[in-house]
Amino acid sequence: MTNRMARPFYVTTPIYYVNDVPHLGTAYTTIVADALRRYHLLRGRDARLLTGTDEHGLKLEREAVARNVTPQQFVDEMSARFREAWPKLLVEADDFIRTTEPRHEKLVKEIWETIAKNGDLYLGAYEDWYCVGCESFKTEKELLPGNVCPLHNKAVERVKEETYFFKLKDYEQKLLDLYDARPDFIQPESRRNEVISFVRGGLKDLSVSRTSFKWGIPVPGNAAHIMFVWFDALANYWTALGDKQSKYWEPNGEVLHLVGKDILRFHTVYWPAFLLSAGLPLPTKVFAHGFLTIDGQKMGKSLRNAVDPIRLANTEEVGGPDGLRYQLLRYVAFGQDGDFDHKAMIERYNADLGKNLGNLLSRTLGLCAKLTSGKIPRYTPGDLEREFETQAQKHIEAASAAWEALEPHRALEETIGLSSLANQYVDRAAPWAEAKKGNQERVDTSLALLLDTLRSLSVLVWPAIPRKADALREQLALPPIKNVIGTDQWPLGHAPDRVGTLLGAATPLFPTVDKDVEKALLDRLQPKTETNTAAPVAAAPVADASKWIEYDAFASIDLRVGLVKSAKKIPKKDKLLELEVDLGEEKPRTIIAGLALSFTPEALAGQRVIVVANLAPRDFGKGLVSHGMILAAGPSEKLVLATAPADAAPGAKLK
RNA sequence: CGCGCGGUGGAGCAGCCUGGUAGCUCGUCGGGCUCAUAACCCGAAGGUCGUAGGUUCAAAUCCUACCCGCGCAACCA
Repeated sequence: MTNRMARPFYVTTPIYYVNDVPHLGTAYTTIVADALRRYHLLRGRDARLLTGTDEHGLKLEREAVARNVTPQQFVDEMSARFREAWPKLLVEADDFIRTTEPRHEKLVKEIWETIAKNGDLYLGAYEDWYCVGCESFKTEKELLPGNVCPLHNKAVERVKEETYFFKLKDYEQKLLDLYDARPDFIQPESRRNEVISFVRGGLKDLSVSRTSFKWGIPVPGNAAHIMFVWFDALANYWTALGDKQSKYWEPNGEVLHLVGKDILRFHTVYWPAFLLSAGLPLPTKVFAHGFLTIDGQKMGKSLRNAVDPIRLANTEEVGGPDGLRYQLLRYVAFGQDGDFDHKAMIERYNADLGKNLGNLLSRTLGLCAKLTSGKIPRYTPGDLEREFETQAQKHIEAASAAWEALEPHRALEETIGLSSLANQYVDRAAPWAEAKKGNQERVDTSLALLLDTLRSLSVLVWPAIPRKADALREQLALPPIKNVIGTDQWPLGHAPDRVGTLLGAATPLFPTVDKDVEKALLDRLQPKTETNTAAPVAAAPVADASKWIEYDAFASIDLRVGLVKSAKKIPKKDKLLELEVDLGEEKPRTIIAGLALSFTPEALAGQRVIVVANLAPRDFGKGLVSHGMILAAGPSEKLVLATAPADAAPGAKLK
């Protein structure tokens, strides 16, 4: 253990793709990384946190064009949003890497050249079906019989693109050996098994360059090729260190990559293979955490934007940034999927931070003001105190073990457990009663112990809630936490006494939220979703003038009366129905419609509906292609069909 | 046979890898205290740990099968 403490600790978040903005998911990863960094700093380690942004690729190039700016302007602007977001969440990154920086590009090229020199790259051709309409490659199983693109109903072409391949196949066994030799390289265990079975299933050489776009790092010696974005991006963990590599990377430093479960494969298969090929040391561990839902709902794009972590961090009623960090760290089992629930957030804030820790501070300082002239009294422990100290030490040790094991939720459970223990102790020691009996030594002793426990707590909570931890310390007349490399500050016993020190002013650290405030907060913070919209078929506000379309745009929509000939459920798709609709054409069209929550197939047969007849075909996978859209109004479980009278002929055009 | 996740007292969740008194928050009921943020402390009720088998002296925990929810299947951590 002592050896390990002497090693630098290097923790990384993924670099975030700047096509999106910071949201609760990215905030979660980054907060965990920061909490770990802070924990290790407390233990006296040289802990370093890296985050950053991933800024290359076709998608960004197109996005920039669409906005009429250069790719560089676009990524500059987007990257800044991430860089500015993290401090607001009390995240202190030691470095922020951008893949468009020269320091990154230079070292990525070096890695590429080394890998090339070692014979693991070769020029080949990527060949597959290509749909000109989609401007993308299609795999066989995406195509309709006869090699027809389901979206454009056109035959696809066989296209070859020159590309560099990385000899990933050669690393199959080496990777399996690695997983075997280092069982905790991939965590949690279930993820490790997933990766092992993937690799056992066989690896194919990996295409690592593209010629179809420009926004990226050119391949050394062949500028027609741009590096595959993942090759470029993964290297950031290494390139960001620059001349500090020997200090922070293996074998001298402990390297921890925190990733979401969706990008596990890149980090545990491709990245180690690249490093092995380049003859570089591997990271120590890759930990995949789960995904969050919000109020039980999947975090889709709109919900992601509705729940802004910065806005939550600005909500001082529930603790501001500290409060948000606490919720995420304490109530999401790290490694598993979790839920962020607004109502529960308030409940937990009240229970843990307000009524438990906050109230402990408040009552302790209140007693000191009355019974010890607001000063730290002398400690003369008796049996009650000795028992308390034994119990307290168990919580403190369990908390540190949990942080070491990457279990912040348990670490904080133990931390709050210590606060609970102290609240119990107050009742047993009952200093107010001892005061009445004139037993000042007991009064002094119990308050001295409580003050010291609060001091320990201020350290224990610091990784999670640094700003509040320092505010707590201020009330205890203690300086803010300061990291000193080489000095372990974890509370390991009764503190040096500071008898006679005048305590700070007592102000509620975590004022509890009452029912009225709770309601106001929920109204303000909870995203408005379809389900809590009051009127089920309420009219959407008519678009404002700037959104009006010209008549031509409307005329281009071909609306027709369709007669539903038949309808059937689609296995495993409980929202969808497959309809055969007569539009007066040679044969009925197949239309896939999301009507199943509102209608049984029987109810639809024979209905005359309104169909968008010239909507581009849409592929639902498994050969299910929809050739049109049925008009209906309302939320998906309470739809009302747009219908036509019985004398309307199938195929009649609406205008 | 598409992939993944989950099914633990009224609600929401840990625990499962490293089998051995079922833990946390909220809620309910009763009591205590009065220092404190209408707070805190004590006690109680309430669980066949999805079902069925298996391994074991011992299974929520390991193995097998099944049932039931949910998410994903355009690079969303």
